[in-house]
Amino acid sequence: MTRPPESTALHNRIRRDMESRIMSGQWRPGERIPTEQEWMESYGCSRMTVNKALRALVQSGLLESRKRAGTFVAAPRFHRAALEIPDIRAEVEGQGLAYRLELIGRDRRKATAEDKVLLRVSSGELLALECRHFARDLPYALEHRLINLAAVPEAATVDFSAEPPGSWLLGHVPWTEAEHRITAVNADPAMAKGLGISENAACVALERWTWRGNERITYARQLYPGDRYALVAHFHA
Amino acid sequence: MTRPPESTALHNRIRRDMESRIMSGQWRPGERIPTEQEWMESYGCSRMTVNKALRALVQSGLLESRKRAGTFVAAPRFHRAALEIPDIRAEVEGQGLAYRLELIGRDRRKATAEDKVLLRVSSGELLALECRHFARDLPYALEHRLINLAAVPEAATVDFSAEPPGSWLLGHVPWTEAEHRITAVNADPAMAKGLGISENAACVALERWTWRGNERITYARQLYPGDRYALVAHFHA
DNA sequence: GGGTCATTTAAGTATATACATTATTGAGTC
DNA sequence: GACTCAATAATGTATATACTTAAATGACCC
Repeated sequence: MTRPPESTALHNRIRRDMESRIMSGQWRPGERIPTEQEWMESYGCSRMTVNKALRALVQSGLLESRKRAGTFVAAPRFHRAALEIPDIRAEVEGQGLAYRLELIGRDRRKATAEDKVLLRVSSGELLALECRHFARDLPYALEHRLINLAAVPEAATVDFSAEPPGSWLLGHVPWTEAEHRITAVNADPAMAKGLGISENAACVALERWTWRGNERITYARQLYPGDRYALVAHFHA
Repeated sequence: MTRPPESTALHNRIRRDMESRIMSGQWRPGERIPTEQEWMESYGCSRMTVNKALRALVQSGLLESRKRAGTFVAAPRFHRAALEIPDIRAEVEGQGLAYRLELIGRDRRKATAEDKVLLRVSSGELLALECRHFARDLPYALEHRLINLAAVPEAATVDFSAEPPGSWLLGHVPWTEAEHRITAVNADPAMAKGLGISENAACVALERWTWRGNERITYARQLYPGDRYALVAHFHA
C-alpha cells in the first residue's frame, strides 16, 4: 500500500475528508456513509470525482461498498502490520556503522535431505552459504542461506564475500512472494561463539522463504542477539 | 491492501495483464511500460479505462508513474510483509484448543513513572492488568497491559477475567495506528514459573502500542515461550 | 561545450453521460 | 402471513472529451 500524495486535487480532498471522519471515530465501523449523489451535491462536483475518492479508500481497505446498499466503513482489518525486514547491510549502514561480511562457508551441491525440507524443493542443485555480518567489527547476525540454482543459476558465479547474498538477491532476482517466520531460540555453543554472546542467551531467529511464481528462490535463516536486535512493525490506517 | 476481485471487467483484465508481465519478469524493475495511448489502442478502449488499471497498480506499489516520462515498473518494495498479530484468544481457539484466561492483577492508578514511559503519556489515570493466557490448560502467554483511561473510560468497568483485554479493546475501540516491537529475551524466574518453562529459556517478547489519532490507547507486552510460538509474516506482490 | 528556453509529450484531473448490475423495497397475489 | 416479482436506488463500468501540469527534448545562442 502506498501513501497517497498530499495533493490538493479535489478527489484527494474528498478522500482526506472521508479518512478523517473515519479516523476521528465520527464514522464508526459498519456505519453507512452518504451516497455518491450526496457527496457530489455537497462538493458540487461530478460523480466520477467522488467515485475516485471512494475507490481509493475501498482499495486501501477503509471502506467497503455493496451495490444498491451503499458504502460502509469497513471493520478494522485485524492486526495486519507492515513489517519491514531490511537488507542487513542496508540496515547497518543506515545506522552509520561500518558493515563487514565474513563468508564462512560456501558449498555448491545437490540438495541433501535437510536442504530439501528447508528450501522446499524435491531435488536439484543449490548453493549453500554460511556467513556472519558485522557492524563496526561486532558480530551482528549469523546467516545460513540456500539458493536454488535451478531458479538463479547466475548465483553460482557471484563473489559473496564482497556482497551479502541477501543484498545481491534483492538487487538481481525479482521475487513475488515471501514468507517469514520469527521465533526465539537459546544460543547453542556455536551461535554463542559466532555472535560473541553467552551461551543460552536468547536470540531472534528469522527464517525467510522467497518465491518467484512457483519457483523457490532462496531460504535464509538469520540469527540475531536478542538483546541487540528488535524487529519493528508499523500499521497505520 | 485489499486484493482486487477476480472480475471480468475490462480494467481488471488490463490490470491482470500488466500484473502478470511484472510477476513473470517480462517487465523488469525500472523498465518503462507502454503509454496509456498504446494500451488504449491495443485494447481498443478509452484512456480512462487504461488509466483505472494503471492507478490501481500505482496505488498498490507495483508501478510508478511520472508526468511526461511515462509509467515504470517499481523497484520491488524492499521487505515489507504483512504481519498478522492475532488476538490471542482467537488464535488459540482457531487451533481448536480450549482457551482460558487468568487475571492475575488489576490496578487502577495514576500513571507511575514507568507507566508513563511505556504508555507514552505525560500523566493521567490508567488501568494496569497482568494476565496469563492458557491453551488447553497449558500456559500460552503472559501479558502486561496498560490501558489509558482518558481515552477508554469504559474499560474501568469491564470484567477482564471473562474477556481478554486485547479482544475487548479490538472489538470496542477503533484504533488508527499501531506499532509492534519484537525481540527475544531469556526467561527470568517469574516468567519461567508463569509459563511453565525452564529458567533462561528463550522467549518471544512482543510489545504493542496503539493509538487513535493522537491519543494513546493501550500498551501491551506479551511473552511467549520461544519453542512453542512463531510469528509468521507473509508478503505477496 | 554549456546554458536557456520554448516545445512537446505523457500523465493528472475533472466533467457529463450512458448503461449494467444487483440488493433492497414494496406492491400485489395466493 | 408468506411468496413472487417488478420497480427502485445505489454502486460498477465504460466512453468521449477537455484542460492542466510537469518534465524530457531539442533548438538556439553564447
